[in-house]
Parts: sequence; structure tokens; C-alpha cells
Amino acid sequence: MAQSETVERILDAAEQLFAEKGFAETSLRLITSKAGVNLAAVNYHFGSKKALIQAVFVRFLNPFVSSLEQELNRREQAQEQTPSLEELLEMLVRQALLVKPRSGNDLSIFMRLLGLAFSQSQGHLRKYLNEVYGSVFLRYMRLVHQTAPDLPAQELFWRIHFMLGSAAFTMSSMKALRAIAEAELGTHTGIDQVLQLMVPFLAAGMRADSALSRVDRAAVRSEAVEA
Amino acid sequence: MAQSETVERILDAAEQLFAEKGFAETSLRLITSKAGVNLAAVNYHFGSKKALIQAVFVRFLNPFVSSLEQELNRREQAQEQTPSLEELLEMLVRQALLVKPRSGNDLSIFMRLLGLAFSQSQGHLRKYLNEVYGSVFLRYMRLVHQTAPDLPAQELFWRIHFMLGSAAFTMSSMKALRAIAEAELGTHTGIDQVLQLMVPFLAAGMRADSALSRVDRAAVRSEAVEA
DNA sequence: TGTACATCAGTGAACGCGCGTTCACTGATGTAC
DNA sequence: TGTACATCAGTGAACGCGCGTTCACTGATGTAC
Repeated sequence: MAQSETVERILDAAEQLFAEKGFAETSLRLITSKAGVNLAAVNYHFGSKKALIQAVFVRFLNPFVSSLEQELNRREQAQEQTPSLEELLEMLVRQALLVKPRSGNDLSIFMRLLGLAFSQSQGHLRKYLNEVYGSVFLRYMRLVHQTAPDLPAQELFWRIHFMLGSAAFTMSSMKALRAIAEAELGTHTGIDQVLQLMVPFLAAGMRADSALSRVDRAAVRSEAVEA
Repeated sequence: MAQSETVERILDAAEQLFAEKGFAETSLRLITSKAGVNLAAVNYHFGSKKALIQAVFVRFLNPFVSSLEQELNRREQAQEQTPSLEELLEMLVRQALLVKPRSGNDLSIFMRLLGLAFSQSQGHLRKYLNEVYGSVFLRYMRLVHQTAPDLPAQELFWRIHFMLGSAAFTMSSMKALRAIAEAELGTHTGIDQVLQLMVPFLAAGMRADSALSRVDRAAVRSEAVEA
């Protein structure tokens, strides 16, 4: 077998099976038999199952994150005005849709893995992803913060995680939900459409009146009226 | 041991361990040793691990759902006007906070299990919960639909699942997120506060302008102007 | 009142299975002299 | 040009482990006659 075509075959099979069944439920025997390679090859090339999981994520997150980083750089150098929340969310959607399909349903695999990374990750993965991509994530979050400068930090924190939850859950259940929608409503919805539907929902949620500072701002307003 | 105190001890231990580690990662040996009962007792009393998982959910969902059902009945008989979306969401929050604590941190266990039920359920559980609680769920959803009668059915479907995602993710990560918030922001946030923060976020998301019918309604408005 | 039997919660030990990992080995290719 | 050695991708079989489940059994309590 030509120099390490094996590695690619393992990554391809693992990526697809992880997306279908999750990490714990996918055995190395299943991966290697689907890939048509020897069982021991995973530990030979990657060292362990944990390392294989990380390698799968790196392979598909690297293009995504570096393309996101380039867009952030471009915006910074062009000194464009601070993007709106909708623009920021659509930036993510665009990067996601740009991910070059290796096979046909690659986008749905990508979605599901992204969702799993947050909801089913076992600590080691979360820690690893944070080490590798944490700085870009922070940079993006700073821009999100700028779109809601008056929101109390505490409320911003929770709303960001409400958004994250919507996205992670939707993406990890994307395939099933699309099937249900088609069966119950008779409407076929593309993955890109679902992501586009998410943008106004999340943006409106972020823009909702603060539940924490409502009292404060009412006080501020009445002071202004008195003056 | 008095008549089936064993059953309660198993349920208590299982409930807590499932919430801490998830279903697959919690072995029967761990559960029975924490409960101080014999390993074989689980299969004697429940039949299988799957049946134990279902029993755990039934025990804590039954009071929650039947109390929700009573409130729905009460509203229907009093012929109150259709509740607003905020009222509907707060109804859930209230039922959740009402769940009588068996032990100290029972509410956080309840939250986490509810979140896991959606994000980590292995089919058999989802199917079972749908059979048992599906009708109440549908009844509640019909009320949600009434708060947004003009939203296209397709968009309603997806927005409901965006809400579900926010809630499930937040609840299943509640403990970790509250710890992070406390470490990074120095603010202690109660579970009830987090749920209250979620209400305006979700309600605003549901109320956002429809991305699907935007064009249609713009057309309707311009027709009205012309007339 | 006493004896025989049935029921049932609970037990201790073992079973079979699938898992991730390890290990000695092969065979092809490259490198040094 | 030929020989000896090193490197390295890949292999087949086995190892040890923890898992859910099963099974024969115990001992207490209830029931029938």
C-alpha cells in the first residue's frame, strides 16, 4: 500500500462512523474493517483511540478555522466597521458551507461532528480543541461582545452559551431533524437553509432586552426625564 | 432489608451517577456499589440496564409532567386567554423549580438528566419518553404555536428545535457553566436565575422576523400602502 | 398447632463477549561501505 | 556491483479487562390443610 494511504483511509472511515454513532459507540474494529485496514494500524499510526479522535477533528477543523482566521484578518486590515451580529453569524455559516466536500454528504458529517464536539466530548477533546483553536475563538467572541457592549458580562456569557446550545444541538441532530421535517411537513430543507434560519433566531435572542439590567436602565431613563 | 428499599437505593444511586457521567459511562457495578446492594439486584428488579434508565426518568418526570398537565387543565377550565410565549416558558421554569428535592442538589441532577434525555438518549429512551409523555408535549406545543400563528410551519418547526437545543445544552452543561461563570466573572448564578435569563432570549428568538416569509410580508405591506 | 409447600427479595460466582492495546514478526525499501 | 544492516508500514494473534447478564442457591415470610 502506497505510503500511508492507510492513514487517510482510517480517518475517512472514523470521521463517518463517529458522525453516525458517536465516539464511545464506534469501536476500532468497526473503523478498521470499514477502512479495509488491519486493526493494529490505528494504534500504529495514531497511538490510541483518543489520538485518532483528535486527528479526525484537526483534519476538518483546520481548513475551517484558518479560513475563518483569514476573513478576520481581512476585515481588520480593511479597517471595516465593526460587523453586526448577523454578519458575524453569517461569517460562520459561510465558512461552514465552504468546507470542501471530500465525499457527497460531507457537510452533514461536518455539522454532526461539530455538534458532537460540544455535546459529547469527553474532556480530553474539549481541552485539546481549546488549546489549538482557543485564540481564534476568543478573537471571534470579542467581536460578538462589541455588538452588545451594554449587555452585562454575566448575561453575555449565558446568552453566548444559549446560542452555542442551539447551534450544537441543531447540528448534531441535523440529519434526523431534516428527515422529521420532511416527513411531517413535506418540505425539503437544505442544510444551508437551516443555518440561514438560525441566524435571525440567534441574533434576536442576543438583542433581547437584558433581564438583568432592566431595572437599572429604567432607573437611568427616569433620571433622564427628571433632568 | 425491608420490602424493596433496594429499589429506591438503586434508583437514587443511578440517578446521581447518570447525571454525573452519562448513561454509557456508568456501569451497573458502579451503581450497585454506590447503592450498597448486590450487582444482580438491578437485573432482578428492573430486568436490564435499559429498563433501569427508563425507570430513573419515569420517577422524576412523572411529577414534573403531571404538575404541568394540571396547570394546562386549570388554564383551560378557567378559559384564560391564550398565554404569551413568556408565560408558557415561565410555566416550564416554574414546574422545574417546583420539583421536590429528595436531596440537596436534586435540581441540578434534574436539569442534567433532562438535558441528557435529549442529547445523549439512545433511541430506546427517546421512543419510550415519546410514548409516555408525547401527548402532553403536543398539547404544550399547540399553545406555543398559537403565540406565533403567522410563522410558516417550517420555520416554527426549526425555531422550536433551536429553543430545545438551547435548553437541553444549557441544562446538561449547567453545573460546568455555572462553575466557569463563577471563576471568570466572579458572579454566583443560581439555577433559577439561569432559567430566567433563558426566557427572554428564547422568546425574542421566536419573535424574530421570519426569514422565510419576509418577502411575502413586504409584498403584503406594499399592497396595503397602494390601496 | 404443626407440617409441607410456595413465593419472593436478595446473593455470590461465573459466563461470554467486545473492547483497546500489545507484541513478535514480515517484507519491502533505503543506506553505508 | 554486491552485501549487510536499518528503517518502517503493516500484520495476525493474543492479552487482560470491564461489561451486562445469568444461574443455582439461600433464607425469610406467607399460605393450605
